[in-house]
Amino acid sequence: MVVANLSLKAIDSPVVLKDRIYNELKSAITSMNVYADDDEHRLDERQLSLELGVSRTPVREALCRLENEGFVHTIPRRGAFVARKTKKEVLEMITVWAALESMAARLITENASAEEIATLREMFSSYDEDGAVQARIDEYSEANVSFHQALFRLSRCDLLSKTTENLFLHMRSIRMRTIAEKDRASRSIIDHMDIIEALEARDTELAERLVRQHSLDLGRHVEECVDWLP
Amino acid sequence: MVVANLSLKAIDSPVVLKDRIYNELKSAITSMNVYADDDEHRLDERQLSLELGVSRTPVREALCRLENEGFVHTIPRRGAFVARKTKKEVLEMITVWAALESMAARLITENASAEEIATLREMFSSYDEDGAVQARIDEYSEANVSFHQALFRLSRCDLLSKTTENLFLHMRSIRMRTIAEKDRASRSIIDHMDIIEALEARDTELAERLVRQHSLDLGRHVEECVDWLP
DNA sequence: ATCTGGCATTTTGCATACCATATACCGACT
DNA sequence: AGTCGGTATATGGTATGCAAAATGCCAGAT
Repeated sequence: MVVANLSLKAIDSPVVLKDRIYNELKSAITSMNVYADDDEHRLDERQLSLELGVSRTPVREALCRLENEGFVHTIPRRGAFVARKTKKEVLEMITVWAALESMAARLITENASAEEIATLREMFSSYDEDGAVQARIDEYSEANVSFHQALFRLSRCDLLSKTTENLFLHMRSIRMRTIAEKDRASRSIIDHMDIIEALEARDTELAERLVRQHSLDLGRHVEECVDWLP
Repeated sequence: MVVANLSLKAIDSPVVLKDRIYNELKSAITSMNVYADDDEHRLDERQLSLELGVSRTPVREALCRLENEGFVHTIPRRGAFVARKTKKEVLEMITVWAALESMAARLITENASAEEIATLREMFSSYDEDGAVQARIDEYSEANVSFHQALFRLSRCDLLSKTTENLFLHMRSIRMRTIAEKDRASRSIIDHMDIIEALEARDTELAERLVRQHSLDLGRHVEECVDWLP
């Protein structure tokens, strides 16, 4: 008798309640327009537990995680609120982003295969003709996000990706209030193409600088143009 | 009648139990030698709550936070363990560190005052004479940590500091197992002086490169010399 | 009319009780 | 003797109960 060697992958993800609640709340918070109105959004433990049909305990644990990640702000004995970033905090997030993504670019020039880098170019292949970006600005916005996520993925540094993941989500909330700016979008795609070319040329220093500058430009734009953040 | 204008600072830190437990556990974990022996250290909720004289609830919330920060690893229905980093994870931490600290160096060249940069130099003033570093290696190790923390402080970017804070603590655990290596220490102080000179000269690109290289050198050293991590 | 002090209500923080599941032990069977 | 299955126990996940604290309201005083 031989033992059947069914290369199975171990399943140790008995998805527990608190994790599902965490995911549920996180997607709810990140998809809501946090900065739409001026009054802060309270997260009532009991109300949430009633709506979700569970007790307060797993809700509290989910809120605890969300607080650590900066999506929720809790005041002892006062309750939990959806966190609102100040302008300073947003600018700092962009600074950290610039640091992490420029490092990702370095790593790509050193480690990624030509095929992997080529996938970056493909992401924008449908925007070749003039005006395509402006015409499909919403769709381009998605491609834009995918591009940045791909940079981290190709860096093959999980911690870089993981550290940036929440920054992405925070920035998404900010973006929701920012009107799609067509001139910035066309500038953006030029930057992206320059970045891809630097990566293809394996020019580490140039790729790093371009990526950093692309982020810092966003920071400067926020600094100058966003006046609706405290 | 005039209202007494006693410039009081608001006290909104009703330090709650879970926070104190969190701090207690965190310092306990970061000060223990996690990698001393091979068996994993279990954190029994009930035992901890008994030792601390509290119930399980706040202990669980503290463990939840520590898990988010990577100090604790919990398996559903199995319990919590002190997290042990793999070699890959340590190298990735160093990579992220390099990214963040090199950005801090950039910011210092752009924003810090000459006086602030001078404080960096003072930190090493007592190690001027030859052999001082080797003679007082433990003391120098402290100065070393202070130097890196100071870089983040002078960057005036709170998020950079905050993001790095836990990386510091994780690396401390790693350092505990690493024997103080005298030759690396003397190399280290040379690097530090070069970094300070670049900051003083406001040479953004050089400062950034030196800081990054200093970290990546540590990474390469870990890659080559540390064989006791999975 | 405004301010102050106390009471009521609401809501969090902590404790405890209960339930589900994973592990371990032990006996029976092959 | 080794393996399989069942049961017991331990432990984490969830629910609930209780008390302290904070807010809001109302009455009374100035």
